[in-house]
Amino acid sequence: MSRVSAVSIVEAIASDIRSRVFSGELPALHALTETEVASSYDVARPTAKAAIEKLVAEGLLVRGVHKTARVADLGPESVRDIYQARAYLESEVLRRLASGKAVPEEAVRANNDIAALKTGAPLDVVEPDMRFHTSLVDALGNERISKMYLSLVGEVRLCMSRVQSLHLLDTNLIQAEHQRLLELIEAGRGDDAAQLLDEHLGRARERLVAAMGGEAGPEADLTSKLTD
Amino acid sequence: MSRVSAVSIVEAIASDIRSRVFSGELPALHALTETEVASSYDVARPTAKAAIEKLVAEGLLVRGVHKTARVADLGPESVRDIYQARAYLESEVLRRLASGKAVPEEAVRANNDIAALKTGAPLDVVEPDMRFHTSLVDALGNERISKMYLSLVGEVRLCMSRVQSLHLLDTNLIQAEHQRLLELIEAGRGDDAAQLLDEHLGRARERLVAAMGGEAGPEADLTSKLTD
DNA sequence: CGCCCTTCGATTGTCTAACAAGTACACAAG
DNA sequence: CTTGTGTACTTGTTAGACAATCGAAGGGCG
Repeated sequence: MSRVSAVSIVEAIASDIRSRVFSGELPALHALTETEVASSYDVARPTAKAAIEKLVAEGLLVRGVHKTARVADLGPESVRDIYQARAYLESEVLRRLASGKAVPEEAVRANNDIAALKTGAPLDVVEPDMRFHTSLVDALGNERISKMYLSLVGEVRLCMSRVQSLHLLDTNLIQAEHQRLLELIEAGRGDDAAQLLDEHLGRARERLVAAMGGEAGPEADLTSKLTD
Repeated sequence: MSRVSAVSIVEAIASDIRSRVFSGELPALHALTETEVASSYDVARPTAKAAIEKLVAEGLLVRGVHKTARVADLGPESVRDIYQARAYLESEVLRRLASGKAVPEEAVRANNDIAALKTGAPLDVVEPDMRFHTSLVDALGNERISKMYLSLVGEVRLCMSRVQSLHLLDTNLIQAEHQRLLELIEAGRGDDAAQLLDEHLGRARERLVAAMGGEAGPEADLTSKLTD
């Protein structure tokens, strides 16, 4: 019986389940029955139902009609879809930022944090990395775009919770590419920044796909994939 | 007592309320209490509650804690946010389509439909216009991007329901700019297409803002009149 | 006379209990 | 081995109820 209380019981339960999914405590395809959730949090079934439906709307859980909700099982095609969507959004963000030569301070800070951590724990890079990308998007100041990106970030974290060995990318390489992106923004070279980001995300995407057991797609060839 | 039955009662009620909001039958700030919805559709209150919460999640309704749900009142800043988000998304879409010189057939059809309607009813242009833009986004084949755009379209339609006199837009002008966009895609000139779209949406945005009582920005009359 | 405080109605958040309907799995029959 | 059936589990929906909270109306006091 976990105790949670915040602004709303439903939100508190949803938040707790969300973190348990991200931490990997609830593996993919794990079933989440309404009565089970209700009893484990000591609430009524409708409350548990609301929390589950909230997470289903976020994409963390999936369920069909009259079927138990399960932790989403994101296959390689989903990973590609998510990272492609990220690329679409962030490419345009970089162009707009570059056209104003606006380098977000928070992004600089986040990348410095990446450079600072010399620990071998591969998981520690995820948080500042996400903060870097999120701060770029937020710098646009568009409420809806930020919200959209937030939902993508949630799914990205869900992907990563499935891969224990996150030694997919070298920390130094990540930090260097981020630095380059910031420089391109400052130089007003939006097109180059967008292209670099495409490679940056494309590489991460295919590494992640491979780590998840999916057939490692033909590495990049970013120009031919747009209608596919 | 309206009769609705489809796949899910909640979804059916939400869908009906949605269309009533779009049609303007439910004006901005109109209150929608749970009991009121429940009795009008002859369902239990939790069912009505679920439908309302679904629409709140979509952004069509707004409500604070312990406050009755109301039809969203989108002010000028919200309209700008929405149209800016559209511009960000669609700009990148156009670039990607142009890089593959892929002109979606459905977009061509939709634009032909705009050209075909010579009726004076200004409302008739909304549907094919939305279909034009949506088909461009859908042509990317990215599930999440399409879903994001769909939610934006919903809010755009909500904006339009607030403006009775949709005579802001000249049908011929819209059709001509759409045609030009398609030509630029076919020519592979992504940057030019993105820029034209920015102007296209920017003017529409400021015209809509002005029609809603806000103060139009400088983009309102760059060349000639049109609204999207 | 006007302002602050209290009170009250209305509305939402949540609970308990229950029934109906659908799915999934096992088990038996052909 | 396939097919059909049946039972248990789960979800969809309803009803009624109580507590918490918000908004507004009304009374007390400066």
